[in-house]
Amino acid sequence: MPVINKQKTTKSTNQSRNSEATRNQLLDAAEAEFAVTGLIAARMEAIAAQTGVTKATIYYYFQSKEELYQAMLERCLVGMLGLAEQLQLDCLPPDAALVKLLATMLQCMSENPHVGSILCLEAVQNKGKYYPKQLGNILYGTIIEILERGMLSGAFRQLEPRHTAVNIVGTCSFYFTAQENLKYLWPGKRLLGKELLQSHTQESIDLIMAGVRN
Amino acid sequence: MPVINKQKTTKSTNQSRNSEATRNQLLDAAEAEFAVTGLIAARMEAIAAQTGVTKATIYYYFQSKEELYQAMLERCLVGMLGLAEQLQLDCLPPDAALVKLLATMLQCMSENPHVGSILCLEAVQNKGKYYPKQLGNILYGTIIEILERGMLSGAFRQLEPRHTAVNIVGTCSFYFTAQENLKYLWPGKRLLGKELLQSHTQESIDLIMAGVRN
DNA sequence: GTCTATAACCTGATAGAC
DNA sequence: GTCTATCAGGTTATAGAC
Repeated sequence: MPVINKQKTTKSTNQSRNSEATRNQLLDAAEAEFAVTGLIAARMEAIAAQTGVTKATIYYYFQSKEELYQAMLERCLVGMLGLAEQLQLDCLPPDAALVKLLATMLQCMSENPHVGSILCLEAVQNKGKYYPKQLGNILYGTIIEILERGMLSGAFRQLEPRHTAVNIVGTCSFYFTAQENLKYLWPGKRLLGKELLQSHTQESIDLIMAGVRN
Repeated sequence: MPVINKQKTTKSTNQSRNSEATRNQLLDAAEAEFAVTGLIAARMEAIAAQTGVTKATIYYYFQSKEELYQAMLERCLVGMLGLAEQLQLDCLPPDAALVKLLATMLQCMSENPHVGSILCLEAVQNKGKYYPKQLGNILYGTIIEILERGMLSGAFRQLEPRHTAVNIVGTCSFYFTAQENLKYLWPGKRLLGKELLQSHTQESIDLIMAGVRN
């Protein structure tokens, strides 16, 4: 069992070229690749090349393409979820809570445009097979809670919370997921540039808030 | 040149197994396949099998996988565009025009859920390379016109028409594109069933109309 | 028009050297 | 840990029979 020898605590540094870093770089490259192609069409060769290693190295860290995909998906969504908890939305009145959540979701999508594509591809290609429903329930649950609080307090009109939550997430993600089809609407401008991003954020929040308020 | 012999006009019927029908069946099967996998990951074998022919037959009708994809995409979007013109939205006041357009888009998406996935995959995978921008401009142009008319007449509040148009299309497509990720929100119910579809349509129209009205 | 057979290539995954 | 080399299987596309 020479494996034990490799993990001696006395020399935790210098495991050749740093195991943890390589693993993360592989997940970064996998995220970029899977976000464009989806699981089936992704090429292990491309992920390896972008990381600067060979295919065989990937299989040292992950058992299969499928496992790499699942690890990437989990890391990607766990980050998203940290948001909802950090925001402390329960302490805010429903109106302010929804504005804050919308702003955060839009910022999150703009900082990591992969996330929208990955979820979209997961739904379309894999029929949600690898989608962690628990994570989805937390995201939508947060929105639904705010909407129900708002209806009770009279701040929001009477609406069906689940359908409205879906429409809210849709509004927050479409601009980023479909950006390559939308770029013709703003010739010469960058959809993720400061100017367009700022006005899109404002317009989206205004539309949703006007849509739910009483 | 025995080819000429095969095309004699005296017997225009019975070209073995009807050329036009096979072509359309191939486009149907291609639509179903491309809508799930996208261009790269689609398998010609699968399209052939679903049509009941062999791969070689596809290459008799289409020069390449890419050409089949483009033909599928065009047929798919031209159908969408026929809608906007048939609706005669210019004759209606902006409020009624937008409601009618929303209802039509949502119905179109529910009758052919492929359309949302195909456009999404085209954006994400191919970066809009094959997306006919002309068609996109017409769809978004129609919405933008209604919004501008509404702002002038005072029916709608002051908003940025392009961003709002994008958000409207996003709202109309997300439920259908991401349905496989959303199904956990309604356990035991079919997202495309009559009940959920009807309430989703109503809620979406209400949200958007409340969002744009003055 | 549609088939069978095959060419030429690409991809996931493994074995074994270093 | 990372590499080279390789296998087995699958893919697009074409050639030629019927």
